[in-house]
Amino acid sequence: MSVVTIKDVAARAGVSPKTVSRVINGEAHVRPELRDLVQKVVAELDYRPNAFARSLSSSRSYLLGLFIDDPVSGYAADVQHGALMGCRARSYHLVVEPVDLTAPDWAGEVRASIAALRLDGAVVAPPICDDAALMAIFAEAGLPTVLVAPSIAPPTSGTVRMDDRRAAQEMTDYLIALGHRRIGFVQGPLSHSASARREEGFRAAMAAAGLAVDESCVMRGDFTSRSGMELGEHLLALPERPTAAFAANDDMALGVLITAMKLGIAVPEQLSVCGFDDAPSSRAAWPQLTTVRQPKAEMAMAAVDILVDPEFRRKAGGEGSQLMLPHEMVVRGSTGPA
Amino acid sequence: MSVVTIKDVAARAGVSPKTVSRVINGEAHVRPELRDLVQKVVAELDYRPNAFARSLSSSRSYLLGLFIDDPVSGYAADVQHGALMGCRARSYHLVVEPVDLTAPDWAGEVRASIAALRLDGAVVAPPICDDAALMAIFAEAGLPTVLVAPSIAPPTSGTVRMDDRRAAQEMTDYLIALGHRRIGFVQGPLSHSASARREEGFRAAMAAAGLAVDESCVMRGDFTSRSGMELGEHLLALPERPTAAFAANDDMALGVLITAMKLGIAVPEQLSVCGFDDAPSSRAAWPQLTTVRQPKAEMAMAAVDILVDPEFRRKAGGEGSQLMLPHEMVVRGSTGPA
DNA sequence: CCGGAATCTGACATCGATGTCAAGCGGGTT
DNA sequence: AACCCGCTTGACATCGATGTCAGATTCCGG
Repeated sequence: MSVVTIKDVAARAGVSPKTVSRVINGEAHVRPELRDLVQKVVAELDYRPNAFARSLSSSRSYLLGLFIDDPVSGYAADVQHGALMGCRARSYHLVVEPVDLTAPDWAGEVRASIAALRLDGAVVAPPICDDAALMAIFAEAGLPTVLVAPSIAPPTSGTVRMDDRRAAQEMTDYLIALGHRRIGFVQGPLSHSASARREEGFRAAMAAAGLAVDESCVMRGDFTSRSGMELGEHLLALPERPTAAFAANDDMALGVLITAMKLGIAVPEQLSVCGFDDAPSSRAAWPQLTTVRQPKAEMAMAAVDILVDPEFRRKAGGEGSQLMLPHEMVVRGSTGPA
Repeated sequence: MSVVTIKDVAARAGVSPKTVSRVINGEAHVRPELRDLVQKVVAELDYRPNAFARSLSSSRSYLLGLFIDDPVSGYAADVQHGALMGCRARSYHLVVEPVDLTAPDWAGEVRASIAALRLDGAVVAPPICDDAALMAIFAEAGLPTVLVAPSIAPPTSGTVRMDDRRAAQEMTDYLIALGHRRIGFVQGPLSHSASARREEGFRAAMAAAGLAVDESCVMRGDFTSRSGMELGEHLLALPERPTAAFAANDDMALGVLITAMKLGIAVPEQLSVCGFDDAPSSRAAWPQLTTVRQPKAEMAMAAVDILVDPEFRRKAGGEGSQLMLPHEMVVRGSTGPA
């Protein structure tokens, strides 16, 4: 028997296992001297409660699931990182479950995970947090769920988001303040509703400044840098070339940047470019991209808090907590005066 | 009681729980009719064994740990993806544990995870798979461990790697075949031993072709794109400019690419550039980077197989399995004839 | 037709924790 | 003095599966 059990601790401290359990879980009603004694013995023996036994008897698993579409994307990595930090801070563990909505039996696999692991909660990342069928599975299983940056907010789940609209508005205000009047906008795919909100913000800022949006300067991409490059070619070939381009995500902004470079258009002297997300690639480019930092890790961490910490949840607004986290403009080299 | 237990199944099938357990775990010595009957009932009731109860009594956790330094990097994401796929295929689950070797009590946290979760095995990603102290913790805990792409191979662990040296050699051969004679090489940091092997391969290929390596064309970077840019400036300012640059990773290659673009040097017409890793960014650039695909996901998946599947392990060479997986050259737009 | 081996099957203990509940104890009330 | 109450503490059952072991059944050769 190499592992230390609660009985060992109890025996050595001269108390019952139950008392040790009380100390471990920070329950009330233990005399301070006993508490200290037990804690000392726990430290001495380097005792670690067996999570399985604990889960079995308490029907809490101390496990959260992170449900994610494409665990390879940089976005997912940030979300996961935040969730991990949140779990660690609260002695929970994180089980990552990839969900491929195009796989034949994805629903069965999700159900299997939930049932086998008795998860205490689920953090769901975009874009699958917008899938109704998936949400139905969680609801049916009675699994507390928090969505990260969803486009819609089902009443059964908590959500943690940022204000895409306002962020885009701020970015546009910034471009206008730099003296730009003719600003191109590269939209994201229709399926991605946050990108629609970014466009709203752009248009709102333009309107507020009394500037007309030239619709020939607004084009739809698909979030890839390739689409940014192609649209950039159109944009920069326009008879009246815009002096700034705002893309709904960083990859597309990068595409525009590359095209500008190929065409010999100096950034930011002749063209300002900005993106959205603060993806890692926005820093690898030259000049580095001005963008909006999306608090991905922070959102995931808050999601964990909502799931795990009743008090936090109460503060955040009860069961269907709707939390909005602040974003941040990141001004780097790709934008300058008109 | 909404969840189905093994007793429910047993009752409905008219057998003992133990027999159900036998069927579930595919043990021998169950009459075929009974087996079929039980399986039918399991399907009907949609019974899922409780992983905790199972772990508690069998002292297997059906859980693997993925120990990783920086869960945000693209490299980590690929490794994780592979591990996840491997686990899924074998009905294991994956717990991701970030390890920050600079944190004050990282060792304690690792120990806590191992003890609490009773992990069945550990997959360790670079660069922390080269940390002796960490490996010692695993050894001490008796935890079967497989390292992904380590630079050294401790006898107590399995390893899954690729042949960095040979891959670099092939890439260099390719450049030589394109007619390049003067080739710059951007080394990785000293701490990263795989990068040393890449340099060996480069030199071996040059030597085999009877070409001298001009040491002024060999410089050391730190794997960031910024260092690639800076070294690129030196490289391209050389009196006798090389016609090709080979960087030990993609980010640095990207830096060289950007510098070339800034200096108005056409790629690949005037300069061929190639990297190593097939990082996501290698595709976002323009022209897209010629590189070596490192089978990151495959390595992780094989690591899981080694841990979980005794048969696979036997085939791969027993306890200290040393598996070498094939790489692949990815020729894209950044390389061309000299 | 018998003995022994091989094959099935289930009763029961067990894994390591927590939930329940009741008993012990001291202090304040009437 | 009797009583009630709240704080402490531990005995015991329990969570849901698997390990052990022994009893029951079948199979086979002699």
